[in-house]
Amino acid sequence: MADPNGYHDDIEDTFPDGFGGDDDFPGDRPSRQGGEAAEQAPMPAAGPVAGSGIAARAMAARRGAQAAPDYLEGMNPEQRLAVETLDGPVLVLAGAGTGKTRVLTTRIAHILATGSAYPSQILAVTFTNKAAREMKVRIAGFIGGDVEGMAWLGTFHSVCVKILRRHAELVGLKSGFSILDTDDQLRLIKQLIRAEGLDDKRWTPRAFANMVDGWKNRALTPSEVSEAEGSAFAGLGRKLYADYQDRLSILNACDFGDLLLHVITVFKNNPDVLADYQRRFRYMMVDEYQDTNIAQYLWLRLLAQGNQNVCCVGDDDQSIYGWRGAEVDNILRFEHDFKGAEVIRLERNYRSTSHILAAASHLISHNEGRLGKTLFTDFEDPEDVKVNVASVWDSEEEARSIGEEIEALQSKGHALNDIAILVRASLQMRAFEDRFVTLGLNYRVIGGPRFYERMEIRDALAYFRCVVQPADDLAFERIVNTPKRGLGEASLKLVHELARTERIPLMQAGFQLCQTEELRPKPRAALKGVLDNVVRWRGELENVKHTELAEVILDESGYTEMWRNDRSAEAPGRLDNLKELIRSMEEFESLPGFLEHISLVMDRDNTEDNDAVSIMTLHSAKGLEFDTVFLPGWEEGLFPHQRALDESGKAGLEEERRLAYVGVTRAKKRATIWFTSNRRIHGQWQSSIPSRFLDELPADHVEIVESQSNYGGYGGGGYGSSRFDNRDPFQNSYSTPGWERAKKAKAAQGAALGRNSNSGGSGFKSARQRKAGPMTIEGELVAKSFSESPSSFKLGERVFHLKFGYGAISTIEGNKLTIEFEKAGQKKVIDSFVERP
DNA sequence: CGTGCAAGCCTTTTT
DNA sequence: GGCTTGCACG
Repeated sequence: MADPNGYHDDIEDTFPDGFGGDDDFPGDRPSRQGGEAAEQAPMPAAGPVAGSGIAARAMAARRGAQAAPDYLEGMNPEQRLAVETLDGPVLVLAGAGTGKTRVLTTRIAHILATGSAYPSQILAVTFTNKAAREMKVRIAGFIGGDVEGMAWLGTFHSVCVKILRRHAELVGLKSGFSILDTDDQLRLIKQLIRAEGLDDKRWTPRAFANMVDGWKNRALTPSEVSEAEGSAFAGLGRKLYADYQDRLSILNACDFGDLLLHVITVFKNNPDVLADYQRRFRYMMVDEYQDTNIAQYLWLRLLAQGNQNVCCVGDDDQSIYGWRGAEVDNILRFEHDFKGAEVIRLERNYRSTSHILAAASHLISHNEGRLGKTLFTDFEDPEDVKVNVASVWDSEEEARSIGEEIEALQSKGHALNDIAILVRASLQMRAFEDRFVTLGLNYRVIGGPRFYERMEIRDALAYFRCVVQPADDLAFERIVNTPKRGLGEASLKLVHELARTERIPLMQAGFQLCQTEELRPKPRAALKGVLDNVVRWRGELENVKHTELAEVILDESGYTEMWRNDRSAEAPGRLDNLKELIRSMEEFESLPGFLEHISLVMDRDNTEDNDAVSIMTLHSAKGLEFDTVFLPGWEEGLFPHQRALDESGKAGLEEERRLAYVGVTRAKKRATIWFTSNRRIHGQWQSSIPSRFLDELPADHVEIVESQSNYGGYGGGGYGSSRFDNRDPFQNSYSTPGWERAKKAKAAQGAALGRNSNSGGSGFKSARQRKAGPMTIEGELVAKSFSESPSSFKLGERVFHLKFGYGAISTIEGNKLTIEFEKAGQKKVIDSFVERP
């Protein structure tokens, strides 16, 4: 960025538009003074020069002259190849736990150490902020703490914002454009849909947003959307898309998809701009390449067409974002589009025990269409722990049992930080949270309800946005009547109409309206009051420290007071959150800088470093590792998720399987998979069938265990070890083939432990043998959800319930019975919990 | 114009 | 089950 130091002149020729000093535009974090000196360090003589000459020779000379530098120490040959093959396209197929991040960061260190490029000439993109952060930390470890010079290390989106802020005018925006989050986006779309006279129930904003997202993921502008696709959405798809883009441009705003799309447009229409970036980025790296969508691929290809020094690292087996437009095919296309690409496979796993690795490998081998890697490890666990599979009665017991196991680990001296619970869907998290709260077990939810998505935070931010961005209509709409100022629909409609006919921002329209008699005196005064405030605050932007100004804004607007007067239970928490918001602003230079940050990083840095169990989704677990991993909820319909199966069929199933693979491979030493027989979904109890993925685990590396906890909750606990016999009356709820399979397997394993051995044979083995055909069989099973099968009980029938005793059925809804119990009174129960006396 | 209650839908995953 | 949304009422 600002390159005030010596080498600046050397590269001036290479970057004619003066990349060196023009970085101070609004919104770009201006806070990097003094980070430049380090950039010079590796380059005592001339700066890097385009082409292969001097730098390459210098590099070769240096490499030949001395032994391998420390940072290459301990790398295996493949890793080393991936690090040292700097020139030309490189594709690194890196299996789980094979040191992918290490290769990437070491590669950057290598580029810097060999003087092949300055930090500012390296483009390194990741998908998540977390990954970017981690990379920065690790590079800092190599180059001595200063990564500020790595200006182009970040997520695709943050890199794009940086580029787009410079060239906004080339796509009809102004540099200070705002970035809409999903919430704003949906509200805007809703307005458009209604403006077309469509019913927003039938044609939901979300559906439209998804459709537009899909187009943007494929880098399609409204005019490029095909006739067929564009006529989706009541025939108005393409028109609405065009209207939407038009509105965004009036608002001087982008959505997430635009960040990439606009940059691609800039590159395509302005070869000179593209050429500058092609020269600037001497080396390009992409992490999690299997997750790139078409737009990202095009973006990368445009940039890489220059010097072809592009290195992509990915694992087709960990592609889990297909639903969001990721194209695994990008990996296959790589060799095709980048001729002469070096393909390097990393197959030595440094993370997991051989049992865990074998289980994961066997599972993923059920997928077709893989590039195919064979992971191996030398790591034999001295404790020889197999992957455990445990079954429990319901999700509450699941949480209880896992809680107990964690406490047991804790008492054996394991750190909670080394333990994670990885769920398929976030709705599973609550059970664990509830349980851990009662246990007093420290936990942290990663990717849970986001701080910046809380109502009070979004309101506060909307105030700030109004101050910073006079054209931010969506922010204005949000705060104009919050707290209540007596500005209702009727008054605001006038403002809207004026804004639309004049094509001016709402706030401007508001001012104009205040100067007329259009509004009655009361609302007019209220409106004028807000607007005057906003203008006054805007005037203070330059004079007052941003954190103070923020406080002033929340104070004078009456927003804090609103919550102080609120007697609800959440109010104090919300006030705390507002304080926290102000506090987190301190790290930033200015209000605009802060807003930029949070529009890209919707997550607060989780800096709490206390010991806690991590609870997160499988998706957000990618890239992480833990000693012990709990994988609850392996049931058909939940995992694999029904929706994935419905919407994407076999491809969806394979993606789910990859998700399972990701989950298992997060574990270093211990992995326990859980499934329940009953799960409550949307308040409905449903019987569940063990996931087909359980059958795809290799029997030799898996151990079926029984949960150590009681089956409390229903019968009051204490069934003891003979619980299976007790359940025989409920045979109907278990007699699904899915359960039989698991039960058989359990029996087979349990026999050795002296447990019930009612039926011999190994369910696991036979399941694997019919590998060719099980999909359809199980597919039917899934379809036959238990909630739909009517109860076999009849109205008025006398039944027995373990906990409530005898009673008569008064109503039947599906499998839900209302029973008038003789002693316990009226209760709603699931039919499988009662039996005929 | 604000409040209170019934209705419906759902979040699978993220920048 | 819980949350947001829509509608009816004061």
